Amino acid sequence: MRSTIRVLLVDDHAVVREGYRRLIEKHDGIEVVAEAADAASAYAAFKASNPDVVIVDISMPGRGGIDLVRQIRQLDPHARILMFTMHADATYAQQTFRAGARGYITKSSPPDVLVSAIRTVYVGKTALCDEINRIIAASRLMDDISPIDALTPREFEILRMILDAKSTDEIASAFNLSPKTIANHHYAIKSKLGVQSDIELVYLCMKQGLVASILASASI
Amino acid sequence: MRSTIRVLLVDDHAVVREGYRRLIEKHDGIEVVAEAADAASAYAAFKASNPDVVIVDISMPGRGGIDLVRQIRQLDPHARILMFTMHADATYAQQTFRAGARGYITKSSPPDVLVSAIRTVYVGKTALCDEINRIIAASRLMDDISPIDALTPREFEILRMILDAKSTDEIASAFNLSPKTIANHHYAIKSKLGVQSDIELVYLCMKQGLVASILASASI
DNA sequence: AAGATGCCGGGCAATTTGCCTGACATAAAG
DNA sequence: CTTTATGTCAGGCAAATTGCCCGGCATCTT
Repeated sequence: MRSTIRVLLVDDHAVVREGYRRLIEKHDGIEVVAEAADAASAYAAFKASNPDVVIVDISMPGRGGIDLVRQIRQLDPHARILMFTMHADATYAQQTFRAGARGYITKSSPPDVLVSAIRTVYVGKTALCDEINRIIAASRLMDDISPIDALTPREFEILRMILDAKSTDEIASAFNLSPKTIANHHYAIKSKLGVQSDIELVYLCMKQGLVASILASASI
Repeated sequence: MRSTIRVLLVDDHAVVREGYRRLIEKHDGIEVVAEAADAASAYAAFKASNPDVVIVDISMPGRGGIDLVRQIRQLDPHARILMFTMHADATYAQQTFRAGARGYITKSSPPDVLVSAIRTVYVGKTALCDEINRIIAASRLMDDISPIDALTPREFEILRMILDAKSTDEIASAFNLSPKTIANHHYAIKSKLGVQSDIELVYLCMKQGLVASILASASI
């Protein structure tokens, strides 16, 4: 008799969590044992319920999903985490894996893909959906190595908040860090990407396809 | 005996549609009669099933959800359409209502809000969630015409150079002016447009169609 | 003639940037 | 098991920029 895969769901939209749950519970052998709407409570829920697989959305208020992955992996290096997101983007996928996730599935994938990805991640293998496979392959062909890939995970998270037009202080309190640290990261990001101003930074990230999604979700 | 409210769901993510459906079907008197993943099939589904209320997500591939609203209203001026989206943005909401929708609810709202919004729209009233109410109230303070029109010609020229990622000194020597003057203009521009940072400035001008050329060169 | 408005820039305090430094932790390499 | 490299955090400090004040011109309007 096979044991049940115990899943923790992390997404800030209650409706979407309902969707995950419904899909997952249609299948035998997988069970949702906890839900969380933000990084902090997700971390607590992980410690409390110790799930086999964690499903995380990237776009969350405060510290994003990628940072949550790092946090959880720091607590438990064997945690199996599956990123489930709307961003069909090679850069996001790369950052996700660098942070320690084991899978990356877009929300536009057929529902069954999520379920099989859970099983894949559960047995310790990596899960990628077709869409991302194609995009990664395409960017490999074009030898399109973006300097953004040189950013560390922390820098990437901070870059996202910068592009979201957050102030240094807002970012600092979101991460519980000194504003000076954020300013230093900001400087490091601009250096690594070889830009002089924030405006150039925006354009670069736009060309890299990073801002398109942020623009859509930013309340400007 | 009250008749059942027949609903059409439009969202490109299958998982999210499942979420809507689950939520809605928990309640008596509302029934999901059709689903669609894109604007074209949503239009067909509307004609085929003639629902009482249509629930639409803004973010869809191809023509977005707002255009779908316009299309459906053109076919049936009495169609009751409820926008359900992740964008907490006054501009989006405004465009939605201008297109003929009767409600605008963000996905971060509590699940029950969606259900009661369906009933509200069904009886012909308008439905807005708290989040949007707050944002609209805030944006009413500045209001109306494109704030860029309030710029003086000089300010506009300087704005264009700023958006071209020129430095203060570059602009100054291009115009044979003191860098301080440019800095002062820069400040006046940001004040008039009501933005805090250069990044917000870029986004605002992008929305106003000022940065179109840069967008076009970006392969997004 | 008298405002109103646009353009130009100085002044100055407050903040931010650029670039350095070192501390600490972990990971990789020897 | 040291050594080295890398990532994260943050202080320091000079230089630059920003935010907001001001006044001086030139128009244009009434």
